[in-house]
Amino acid sequence: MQNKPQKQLSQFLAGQGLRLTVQRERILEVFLKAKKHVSAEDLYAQLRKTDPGIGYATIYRTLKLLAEAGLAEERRFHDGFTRFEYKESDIHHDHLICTRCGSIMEFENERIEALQHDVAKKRGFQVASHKLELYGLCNDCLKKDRLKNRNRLRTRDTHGMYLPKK
Amino acid sequence: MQNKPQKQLSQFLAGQGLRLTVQRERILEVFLKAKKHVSAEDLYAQLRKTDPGIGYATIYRTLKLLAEAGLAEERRFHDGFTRFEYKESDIHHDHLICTRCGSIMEFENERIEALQHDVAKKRGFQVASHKLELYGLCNDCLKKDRLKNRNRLRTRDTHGMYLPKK
DNA sequence: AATCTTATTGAAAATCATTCTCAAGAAGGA
DNA sequence: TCCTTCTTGAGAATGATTTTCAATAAGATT
Repeated sequence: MQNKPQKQLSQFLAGQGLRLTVQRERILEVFLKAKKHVSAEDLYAQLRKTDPGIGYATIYRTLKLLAEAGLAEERRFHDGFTRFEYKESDIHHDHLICTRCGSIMEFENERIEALQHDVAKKRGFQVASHKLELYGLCNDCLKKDRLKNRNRLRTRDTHGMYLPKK
Repeated sequence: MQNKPQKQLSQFLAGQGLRLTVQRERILEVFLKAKKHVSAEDLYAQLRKTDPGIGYATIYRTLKLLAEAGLAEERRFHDGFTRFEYKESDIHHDHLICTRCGSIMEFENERIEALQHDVAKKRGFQVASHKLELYGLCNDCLKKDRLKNRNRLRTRDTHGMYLPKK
C-alpha cells in the first residue's frame, strides 16, 4: 500500500498516453515527503539537492499533472503564489491561516458545509467546490503577544507609565 | 447624503496629508457607478472614454487608496486578477461564483459565521477576517443546460440512439 | 538490441497583472 | 506668485508561472 500514489500516477499517465520519467518519479517522491502546502519553489529548493539538473518548468508541469491525476490539489492563499497539497482522500477541508507567522492549519466542519449547500440551493446554484479560509492569529502568535504584554507591564514605572525600551 | 463616499475620501486624504486630485475624483466616481467586483482593467476601459489621459498606474494607486480609506475592498477570485468592490457597510458577505459564465453573487449567513468562530476558538485561533467562496453553476447556466438536454432527447432516433449533429 | 516515433526535458524567453521609477506637472499653503 | 511636496503618466521592472524549441529519452515496433 506504500506506493499507491506511484501506481495512481503511472496509471494516469498510461491512460493519457503520457510517459513515466525519472523526473516525474522524483518530483512525486519529494512532493509526498514534503510538508503540506508546498510551493513549486519549495520543491525546486528540495530537489536541486539531489537532482541538480532539474528545471523549474518541469516542476510546474509535473505539479499540474499530479493535480490532473487527482494526487494533488492546487491552493492559492493570499501570499501571491500557488501551493500544492497531497490529496489523500475525498474529504474536503478548509484552512486557518495565521497572518503573522504564515502557518496553515486545517479543519473540517460538516455543519458549515451543510449550511453552504442550503444557501446555494436557495439561489438555484449547484456547488461544485468551495473555499473557506479564516485569516487571523494562531495560538502560538497570540501566546507570544501575551508574553510581550506581560513584560511590558513589568517595566512600567511607579506611576504606571511604560518605561522607554532599553 | 449622495456624496458621502466623496467626503469620506477627501477626509481620508486630508488626514494623511494627501491631495484630492481630479483623477482621484473621477476614478471614485466611475468606481461607484460601475457594477460590483470591478477590475483595474474594467475601470481603465471605462475611464479612457471620458478621460483619455489617465494611466493604469494611477488607477491601481487610487484603488489601493480607496481600500485604505475604507471605501473599497480587494477581492481575489480564481481568475488571476484582483477585483474591487464598494464597501457600503461593515456587513461582511461571501460569494457564489459561476465557473461557466463568471457571474458573482453575494450572500451572508450569520450561522456560518458563528460556526467559523467556534472552529477557530477550539484551536485558540483569533479570526480577523475570512473568505468563503462557493464555486459551481448558477441558476441561469443550469437552465441552459436543461434546455440543451431536452433538445438532445428530441433528436434521438426510434431506437433511442442520439442522431448525429446536423 | 536496434530503430523509430513522439513525449519530455532544461534553459531561456515570453506572459501578464501589478508595481515601481522618474521627470514633468499640479495642489495648496505661505 | 512662489515654493514645497505630492501626484501623474509612460514606460521599465517585477515575479510567479508558461511557453518555446532544440536536444534527449520513453516505450512501442521490429
